[in-house]
Amino acid sequence: MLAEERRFQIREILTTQRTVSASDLCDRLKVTAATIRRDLAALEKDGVLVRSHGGAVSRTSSTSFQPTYDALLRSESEEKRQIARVAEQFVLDGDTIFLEGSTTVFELARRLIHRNRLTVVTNSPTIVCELQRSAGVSVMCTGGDLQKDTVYISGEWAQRALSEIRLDKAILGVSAIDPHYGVSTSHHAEAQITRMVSKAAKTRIALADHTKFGRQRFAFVGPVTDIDILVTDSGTDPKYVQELRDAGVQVFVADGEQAAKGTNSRIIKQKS
Amino acid sequence: MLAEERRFQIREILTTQRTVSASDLCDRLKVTAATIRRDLAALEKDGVLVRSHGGAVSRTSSTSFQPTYDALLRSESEEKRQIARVAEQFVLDGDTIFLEGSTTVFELARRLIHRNRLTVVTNSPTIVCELQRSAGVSVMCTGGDLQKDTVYISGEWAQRALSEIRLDKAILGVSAIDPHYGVSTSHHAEAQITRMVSKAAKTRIALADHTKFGRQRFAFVGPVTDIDILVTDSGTDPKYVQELRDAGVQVFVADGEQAAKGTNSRIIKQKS
DNA sequence: ACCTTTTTGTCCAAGATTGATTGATTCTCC
DNA sequence: GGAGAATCAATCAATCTTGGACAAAAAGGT
Repeated sequence: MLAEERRFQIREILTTQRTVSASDLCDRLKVTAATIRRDLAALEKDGVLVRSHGGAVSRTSSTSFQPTYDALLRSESEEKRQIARVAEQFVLDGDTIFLEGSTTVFELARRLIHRNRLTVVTNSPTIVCELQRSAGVSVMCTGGDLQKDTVYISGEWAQRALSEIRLDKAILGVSAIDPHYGVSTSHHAEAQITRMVSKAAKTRIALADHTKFGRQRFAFVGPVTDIDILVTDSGTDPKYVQELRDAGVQVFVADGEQAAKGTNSRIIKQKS
Repeated sequence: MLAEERRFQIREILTTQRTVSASDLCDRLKVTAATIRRDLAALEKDGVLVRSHGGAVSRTSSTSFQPTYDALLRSESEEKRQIARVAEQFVLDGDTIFLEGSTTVFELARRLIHRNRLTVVTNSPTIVCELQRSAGVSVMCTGGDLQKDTVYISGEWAQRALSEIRLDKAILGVSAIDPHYGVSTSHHAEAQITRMVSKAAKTRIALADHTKFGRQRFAFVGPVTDIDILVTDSGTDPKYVQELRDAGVQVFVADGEQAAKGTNSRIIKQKS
């Protein structure tokens, strides 16, 4: 193996792990500790990592994403991955879609890396960074002001950009949904963006895990009937699911098996 | 076999493999190591690959999942950090600045995280993600199309955004600078963005490590006299430094000590 | 057929990488 | 705070790689 390749693999490991032990690297890369130490020294010099006794620690993001640790943690949940798995099946090659900044949607974004002929418009810098690694997905970013607490770009530039485009599908991360009150969010600016995206898209697909149901937030986005398809996880109260279906929303509940199988026959059947 | 055909095959191999060892190529193409070395040298000159001890690494991100090796290769070196350290001292609290997408500028961005009352406009999603963690820096992102090989957003949305703003300082990452030819870059879209940013800023600060000097790239950006301040590292040929100073550019050479001390007295003295 | 240019193969000294060894340093557990 | 284990930096030898020089071979032009 080339020395370059070996060092590259160390970097790859560090994008998923944050820390590695030297002995672990010896095993995985089949070289002696001396070589590993030299590699780590070189990578430290390049600013990729910081060495510590017995191994090394990744030096923040630079290469891959790495949102705030907070956001990273919240995105780790199994439910969100299952939702993303189901939602992925609605995205077809050749589509032009909008991905709204939200942790659940981010999970979906990373699943789209291997797609071809996909055009993604997003207002999330994290999603942009993630999809930068993809060769088959072309990415556009709405401009605007960065909201610090969420990972969200809004503002006048974003609005103007959105007023000029039409989308096949809008994938929206919902932060509060109540069958009667509708969809709401904490920030007025976010609500505005969501409304514009909804208007520009032929199909609106909302992703919401079970914690988002029955809640109401500061800024009203729109009634639930604005949503065409909603994907949630199996932790959601069936009462909410039924109420939404009664309102005409197609609801998909992602459980482990369904997502694992990944066949979309069932979904297509439900859709018709 | 024609040399052309052999080199084509090397490229083909690299679209599926990311790395090849020289000895492997000898076997597969039935030529001696000397020939392979010459081929690799030629392909490196063409920018197809990057040589490394014992073989070569692909530079194009043709396989769909290529963790942008290009970006990794040009990763942060000690020189870039030193340049960033010096450049940081030109950014004052309260400024409104533009940070252009480039690895050197990225190093500067991460140093600005702890600033207060700073407004940053950028076209780099990586910089947005990095500064998202900062409480005291407000961030705006120009929209537009994501350039995959560089980490750069350009296009119509970006241009329109830039036409509407005025900046105290523009921090530009320079990819090629020649005292006579001026500043140039590989992508036409990048050059356009850089020109617009330069126009919108009161002061233009360029960051360029020693590898960028004496080079000319595809798209012309502007003459060196468009630059007010240039920061480089101590590896730069003094001839270039002198020529730029003669042209009226304030040049600062970042060496280890100066950057380590971090006192800006010396710089302020030079400025006056 | 002859000369020129380019490409390829061979040889060799200089340089780079790796694994092993040594003694010093640091961590962990008691 | 101390004993034992692990890890570290520094060094050396073995091996592989590199780049330059030069000659042989191939290709191209007259």
